[in-house]
Formats: sequence, C-alpha cells, structure tokens
Amino acid sequence: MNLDQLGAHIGRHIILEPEAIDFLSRLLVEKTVAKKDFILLQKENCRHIYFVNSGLLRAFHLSPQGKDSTIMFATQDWWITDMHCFVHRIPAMVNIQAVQQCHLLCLSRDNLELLFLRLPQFERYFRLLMEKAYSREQLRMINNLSLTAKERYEAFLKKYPEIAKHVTQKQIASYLGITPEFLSAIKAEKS
Amino acid sequence: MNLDQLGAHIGRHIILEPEAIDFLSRLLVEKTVAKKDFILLQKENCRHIYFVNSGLLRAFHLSPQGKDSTIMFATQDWWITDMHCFVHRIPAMVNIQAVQQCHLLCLSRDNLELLFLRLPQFERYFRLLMEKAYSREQLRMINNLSLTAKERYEAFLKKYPEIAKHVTQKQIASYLGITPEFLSAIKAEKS
DNA sequence: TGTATTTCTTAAGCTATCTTAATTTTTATG
DNA sequence: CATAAAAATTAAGATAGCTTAAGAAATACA
Repeated sequence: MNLDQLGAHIGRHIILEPEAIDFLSRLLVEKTVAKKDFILLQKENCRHIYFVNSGLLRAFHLSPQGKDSTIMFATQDWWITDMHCFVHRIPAMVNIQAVQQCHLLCLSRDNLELLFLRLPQFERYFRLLMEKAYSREQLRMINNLSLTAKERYEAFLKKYPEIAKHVTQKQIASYLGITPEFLSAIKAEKS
Repeated sequence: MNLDQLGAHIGRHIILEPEAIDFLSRLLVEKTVAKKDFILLQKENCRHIYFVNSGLLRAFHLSPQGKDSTIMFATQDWWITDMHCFVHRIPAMVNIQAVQQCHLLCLSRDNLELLFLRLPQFERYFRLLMEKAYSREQLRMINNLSLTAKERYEAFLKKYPEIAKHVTQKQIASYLGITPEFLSAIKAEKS
C-alpha cells in the first residue's frame, strides 16, 4: 500500500510516529476505480471516507426532478465522503463518481473510530481537516449568496485552476448552480 | 461564570472530568452584548470564538455593493465565529451582530490552542462540532443549488422554527439569498 | 480511422427573481 | 404615549438565468 501521499499529508498537520502510520495502514483498504465508476450512490448507506492518492472525483446530488448539483470535487490529497450522511448515519444525498481513474485509500467509519480510540492524535488531524472543510464551505456560501454567476465562475477558475482543466463545463456549471448553456453564454461575453 | 449550558453541551459529546471544566473556565471570558451590538466587524482580525449561553446572533457578509448575505444564525448552545478567518488568520469576511441581548462565553484562539494542548479530549469535542458544522453547510449548499426559493423558505421554517420566530423576514430573505420583497411575494402565494 | 456519443455553442422565448417606489404595518425610542 | 424608524406588503417594469432546440465541435470507442 502506498502511504506516501497520505503520510505526508498527515505529517503536515500533526507529528506522526512510524508506528502510527503502521497502525493506520492496517485500517485502510486500497482501491482503484475507473473513470465513471461510482464509489457512493444516493440513498445508499455511506460507511466510508476516501483519501485521494491520485485522480479526481465529483460528488453531486440529483434532485427528484433530475437536476444535477455538484457538491465538491476531490483531487490528490483530499478526503471525500458524503459527510452529512457519514456523520448522521442517514441515506446518502450525493453520488460520488470518478472523473478520471483514481487511486484511493478507503477508511470505514468503524475503522476511523478505532483509529481515534487507539491514536487520539488523529482527533486533531481530523479536527483540522473539518475546520478547513467547514470554512471552505462557508466561503463558498458567501460567494454563492453575494456574487453573480460570472463572478462565481471567475472565482472558481482562480481557486481551482487544476480542477477546471479536467472537468467538463457541464460539471463546472453544476458546481456553480447554473445551466451549461448559461455558462457558455457567460464565457462568450466580452469581459 | 455560568458554565451549566456549556458544560452540558460538552458532556453530550465527550466525557468530562470536573477539573477539565475548571481549567476551561479560566480560559473563557463572560460577555453580555445588547441587541444590535457587534462582536465582530468585517475586515477586523477574528481572534475569538463564542459560545451562546442565551440570546441570538446573526453572521452576515456585506458585499462591496452593499448586499447583505446571512451566513448563519446562532442561538443557545451554538458556537459562532468567522471560521474561515479564525482558521486562516485573515481579515473577517463577516459581521456578527446580536439579534437579541446575548450572554456569551468568549474563547480566544490562543486560549483554544492552550485548551487543546492541556486537555486533548477537547480535540474530539471540536472535531465533532466541526463535522456537524461542515455537514450542515454541505446540506445547505445542496438545498441552495437544487431547490427553488419557496422550497428553501419552507425548509428553513421546518429546520429552524425557533429562529424564524425571532428574526425579521428581511434577515430570513438574506439567509435564503433572495430579496425581502420576493420573500413577501412567496408568502402571499396560495400554497 | 470512422462512427457514435457527449459536450459545447448559439439563439429565441420564457420565468424566477430583482429593482424601484409607494403604502401600510410593526417596532423602537424620546 | 407619541412620534420616528424600520419592516412588511404590493405592484409595475426590468433582468439574470432557464428552457428548448438545433448545429458544431470535441471526445470516446469499436
């Protein structure tokens, strides 16, 4: 199992003894998923959280009317799950699909709890992750409430230039909360 | 200092020895704020996080064009700050204002770090809080992207009936991302 | 490499939501 | 209690963003 990425990521947040990585490695399952594969489907029980070693995934909600809303993209060094469902143990509200082939490390909720019990310093690591995730969402909410579609598009390109390169405009539009046709119109405008 | 509320809240998340509460109490500052008082202003340095003993606050962003966007309301047992600024040590993006008179417990970033060093079980408490905050924001984002204004309004009333009773429609509209006039029109519609 | 599929673009007409402004109702304050 | 200030309502006209549909471009895959 390749823990270089994850080990380095954790090491950027907490001090890590080699035995800790060793214990952690026994709780993880390596997983390769092909482009377009799903690692979570709406209404399923969401029991896992995934660390992205490489590749790119998209989490999106499909409304009863079939509207596609992108909740997040996850690329190298991100953790991804349906956090609301993972935490509250309710059926998933989002689908998570590979945009490209991905190498993932998969951690079950039970194993995460074992990790916290055995190595409490991981509480700090996940606290820091959750703080960042929360503050990122808060910032996104401010943008969504206060900016026009065009401004949100420009902010997205600036914040996630690498992701923008690898996803379709349809997917970007779905992240911004607009239709792909309207995004196309925005791009066509003279700035 | 009245720690009943906070003590009970923490106790619902982690096991708490009396000495822990005692140590914590020395890191907190009690604060009473009158209706309309601000505990944070946009562009200020955001050094504190507040626990709400009683009362109700509103965090909102003012755009350069003067558009008011409500980021969150906080009532009894909530923690509130500008998490993005608090975490990233950048100037605040939101104002936090008392909607009613509030009794708060104020914790500085430095004291929070002391708390984590001295009583690492608080890492778990804050991890759980941040998980919930993140998943709440994720759910709000799904709603904002996939629902109409009317549906968002109904979801808000259902999720936060007590808050809805105590804030103005202007403030609810600002939370929903619509104008007060349009909220008024929505309410006037025959359901 | 050719064909099917998906994505992107363009454009016309439509709808949700906004803006402005005037009026009424509610709330705050001297 | 009276008056001022803020909030809520209503309505008309404006616009951002949507829908539909068709063609062009890019991508996937046989």
